[in-house]
Amino acid sequence: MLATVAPIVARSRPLPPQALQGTAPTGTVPANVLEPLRAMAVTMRMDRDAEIVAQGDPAGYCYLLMGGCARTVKLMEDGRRQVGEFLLAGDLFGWEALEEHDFGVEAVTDVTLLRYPRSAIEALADRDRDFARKLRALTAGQVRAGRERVVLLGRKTARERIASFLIEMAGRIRGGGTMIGLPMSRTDMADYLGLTIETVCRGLTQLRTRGVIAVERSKIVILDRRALGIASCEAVH
Amino acid sequence: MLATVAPIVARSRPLPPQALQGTAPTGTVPANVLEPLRAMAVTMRMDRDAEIVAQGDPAGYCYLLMGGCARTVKLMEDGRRQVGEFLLAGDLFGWEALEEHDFGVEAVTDVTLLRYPRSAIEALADRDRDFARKLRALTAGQVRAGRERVVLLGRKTARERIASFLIEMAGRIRGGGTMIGLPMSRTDMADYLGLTIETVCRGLTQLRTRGVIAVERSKIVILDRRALGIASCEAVH
DNA sequence: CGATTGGTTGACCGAGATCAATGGACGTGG
DNA sequence: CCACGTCCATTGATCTCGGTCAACCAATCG
Repeated sequence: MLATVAPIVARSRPLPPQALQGTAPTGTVPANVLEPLRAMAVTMRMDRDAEIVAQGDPAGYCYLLMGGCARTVKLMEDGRRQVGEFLLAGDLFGWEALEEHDFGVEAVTDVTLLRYPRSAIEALADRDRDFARKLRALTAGQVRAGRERVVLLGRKTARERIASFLIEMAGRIRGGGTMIGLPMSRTDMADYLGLTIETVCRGLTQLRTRGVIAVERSKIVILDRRALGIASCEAVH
Repeated sequence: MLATVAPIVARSRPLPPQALQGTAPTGTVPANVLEPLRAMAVTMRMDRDAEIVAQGDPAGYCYLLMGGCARTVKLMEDGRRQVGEFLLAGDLFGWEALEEHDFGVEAVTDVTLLRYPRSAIEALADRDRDFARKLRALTAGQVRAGRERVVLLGRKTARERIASFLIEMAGRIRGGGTMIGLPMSRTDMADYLGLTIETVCRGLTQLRTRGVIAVERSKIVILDRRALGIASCEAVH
């Protein structure tokens, strides 16, 4: 319900093009695919931990992340939490909703995003063949990513999940070399990987003591990419 | 590679319309959405346990299940197996592939399916607005189902997974009332739920001794739908 | 500087995996 | 028609990975 925070800034216009960089595999919008809808978009800036979409919100809009990081979350009534995915710049969320958003979206860092009416996306897909094609490619990628996550959560051990996560993030966070600045907390990582925070810590520690990575708070350096790949069961891919 | 079995029968034509019934949530093709492509389709009949698509096969075709049940599987090199989804009549597989199919597909029972060139699907989506719309709805459903699976595998207990599975199958297998004729083995169930076969057995036994279900080999009767919902954490939906 | 928050480590416990045996349904051949 | 073998489901015994509970530490913030 966009309650506490959520200052909607203004109709969009400029915004530097490099804001669309970053990420890769998930639901990344190739370039300025949504450019034709710029006029329909509302730019939003949200503070860290703000709720962008509440689980169960009527699904009138979808969201394109321009900068920062967000998480999609499902909360079970007994408090168990599952992070569905992390959204980075260029990622689109919510166009596939039915009546309501089945996951909430929360800002992991301060974020900038564009909000589009879902109906506009659908209408554009109807009249713009090229856009429709890109949208199909986009969701096909989401389906594939979802399957990969099913394997991770269904069959991989805690260590393998953590190693896989680091590899995924190293690929998505463009920012030079082997250093990854993880935007999310250990709790978020744990809820993404179906683990507890303690297990995530221990897994990172183990990788560190084995010389595979260096850890300093949220900065992680991959020292031995090959070993990390082995630890993640990379051959599965 | 369609190696051992896989007798491709003939160009398609008739086939009773009720063959398209069944299932509901996943990637079900609403009705005869692919009807315009009938001429491009090849009908295949495969025996139980035949490999329809091998993991890693070049992704030239996609498949519409007409009858029977199939499973999508990912095999890790150390033998761990994950079933991605069960396909029932009306379910479409493979149009979202990239270069290769990242999951294999195997027949759970004897199956009948139609094979379409992926390029034909793409071309039809390009020229037929209505089909494109249905294809989007279809994949949106797949994305949502994938997320539900992530919650199941990431946060639910063994008992909850099993109860959720029974509810899912009760909804998908149209066949009158509360009796479910599960087409798949306990092993398949376990690999779908990220469990072992023993845990699946014990979970079913527990539900049985509590009077929630009756079990007789692959026939399962839901005696107390409400209790089953509670056991599955249904409120999450 | 305390106080709060998030990360790390240790001790212990339990859900589910592993190992092993048994049972029941079905198919084949005598 | 029955004996036997195979396959699969079920149940029991034990082990282990990861969860739980708890303490501690380091960074950030008033």
